[in-house]
Amino acid sequence: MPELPEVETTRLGISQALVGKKITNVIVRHYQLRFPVPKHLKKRLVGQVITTIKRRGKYLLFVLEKGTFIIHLGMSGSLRLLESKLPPGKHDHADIVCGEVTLRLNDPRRFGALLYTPDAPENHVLLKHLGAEPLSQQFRAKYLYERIRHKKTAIKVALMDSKIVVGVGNIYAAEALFLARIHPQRIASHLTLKECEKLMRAIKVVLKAAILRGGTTIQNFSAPSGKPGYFTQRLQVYDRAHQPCYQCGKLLVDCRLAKRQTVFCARCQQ
DNA sequence: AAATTCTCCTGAAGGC
DNA sequence: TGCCTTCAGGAGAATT
Repeated sequence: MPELPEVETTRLGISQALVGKKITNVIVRHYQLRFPVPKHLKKRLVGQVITTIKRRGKYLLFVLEKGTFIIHLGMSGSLRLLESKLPPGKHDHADIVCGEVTLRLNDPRRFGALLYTPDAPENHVLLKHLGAEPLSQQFRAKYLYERIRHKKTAIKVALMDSKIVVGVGNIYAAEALFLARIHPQRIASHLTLKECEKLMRAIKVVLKAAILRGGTTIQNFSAPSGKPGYFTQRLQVYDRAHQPCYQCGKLLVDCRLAKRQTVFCARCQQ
């Protein structure tokens, strides 16, 4: 399931091959994704050179000479570069052909999206109200504190609200809260500035670590070099309900927050 | 206005 | 073995 690290890894992986290339064909096999694929997508894209590929939250932004092609991978989407012709398989919903190279979207659950905007992407209705990029300078303790100080929801729910901070899904919200030793059910507005500082740092650490690992999610990620005690050796809590906490040994517990499974250590997280 | 629930979809897992 | 049910999840839309 692509979260921000997976999307960033994808971006890095495809940029080299695609930036500067001209889109020569667009094949859409399934128009019914999260949002209907624009009928005129092909017409908008073909003939245009990909100037650069950026990311905003979990959106991939293909900046063209005119307008921007937007891809969201939903939760089961993936992009693959094909160097030669290959017959489409199941769930291969679209191809973006750039001469010899083809970018192919596979998305079994079809929660992804293919969009085009003629305007600046930051003005697009889906991007306009997004909160801070977690790895940016803008995302600092004061920002987080100000944005949640009136929130009555659980801190984990607030973290997953893209109007506050983008790219933090269920996995990394749980991991960051564990690293910051903050209980996921704490009321967001009750966090102190100091706790926001810890949480902000923890979010950056878990996301950066995952990007370094190439965006692995479910698999363990082995520790690269890093600040001692900060780099997680593997996912500490996500999907580990009823297993022992790696830090203290107590069995991890889980609850539902906004219908999402939330695993945490009742001893380590207060 | 903010908080909560619903919704899209398929595949995996569990129950019998 | 096989069928049925449940669940997972990103995030906008709908509802409370």
